[in-house]
Amino acid sequence: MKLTEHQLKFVQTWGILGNNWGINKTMAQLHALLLISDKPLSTEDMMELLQISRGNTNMNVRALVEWGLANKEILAGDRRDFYSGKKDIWVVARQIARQRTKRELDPVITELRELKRELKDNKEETELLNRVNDIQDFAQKIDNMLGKFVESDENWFYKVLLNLV
Amino acid sequence: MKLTEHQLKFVQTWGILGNNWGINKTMAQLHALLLISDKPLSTEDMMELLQISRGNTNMNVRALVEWGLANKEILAGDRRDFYSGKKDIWVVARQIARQRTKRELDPVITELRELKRELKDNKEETELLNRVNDIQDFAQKIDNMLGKFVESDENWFYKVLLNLV
DNA sequence: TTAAAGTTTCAAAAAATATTGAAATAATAA
DNA sequence: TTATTATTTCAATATTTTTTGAAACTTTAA
Repeated sequence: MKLTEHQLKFVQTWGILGNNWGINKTMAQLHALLLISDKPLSTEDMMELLQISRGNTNMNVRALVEWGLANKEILAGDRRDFYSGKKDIWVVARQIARQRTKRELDPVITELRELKRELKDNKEETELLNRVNDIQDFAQKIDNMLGKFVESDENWFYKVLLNLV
Repeated sequence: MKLTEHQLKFVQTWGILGNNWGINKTMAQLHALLLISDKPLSTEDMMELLQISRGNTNMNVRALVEWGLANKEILAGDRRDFYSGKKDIWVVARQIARQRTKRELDPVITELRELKRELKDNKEETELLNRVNDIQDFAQKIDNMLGKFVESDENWFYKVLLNLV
């Protein structure tokens, strides 16, 4: 099993993009692999194609499943686990938005809310309060927008996007 | 010069958020510091407040200026450089979107375009071509949307956002 | 059962990234 | 000028993150 020159290029490009956006290289490359494979892949397949260790493959492919970007598949008469990728790029984008919002944005919003509460009694630190208010307002809007995106079906968001661009 | 408990909390929270979104901890914390300071800060001030080295401070504060998130200021009668932060959170978000699009999204779009061109002559690798098409289409839309955001003044995007959420 | 095949875990090693600090460079007051 | 103060650079160091690989665990065919 071996990747064509073009497949390799795709996997690498996707790896770089993922890496820039908070997903580690292996996870992004595994995802790329599953995106362009027309059949589910075994751990062995993925190890061979990406030249990575078993542990690394296992950990990252399970992260993909946890993020909702891949599915575990059981093939009749085969005792290995196989994995397939979610192919619809809108579904993929929604899942990523969901995970990152939950993990990275929501905790910050909570912290800011708490900080604001603490600042309420305080007549000094005006600049801080102003900034916290601005950011809270902004973060809440982004969070709401991502929420809408996450809950939307493809067409809804697509339409809004088309109006935007 | 010393941060209050609340200011410290803000700086740390912003540091974590920035860190998750592709900005290193020092750069994000310096940014937080400039956001909540009502007067420009010198290198010395920032070193002391964040307990970091001169080199680190210099490199990261200059990165902030390069990203358009801070301004260098010359104060009459003082031979040190001072720095102030852009306070408007919409301006900040726009600048970050601009930089990251240019650095991270645009190169990927270029790569995909090239890959697609190479694949055109190729009747095999259908799955790959489909995926490249989907992603290209999606990435282009995101890129356009970010472009609109970057070029917009605050009110334009704000209004659209309000319609969205 | 039990042995073979597959999966998971995680401490140690490697790789990537960020930070320090001191020397080189630049800017300005005297 | 020249001395003083400030800024920049970057090799060395520290820290963080990722990856390996082998042992422990699980599943299933015989």
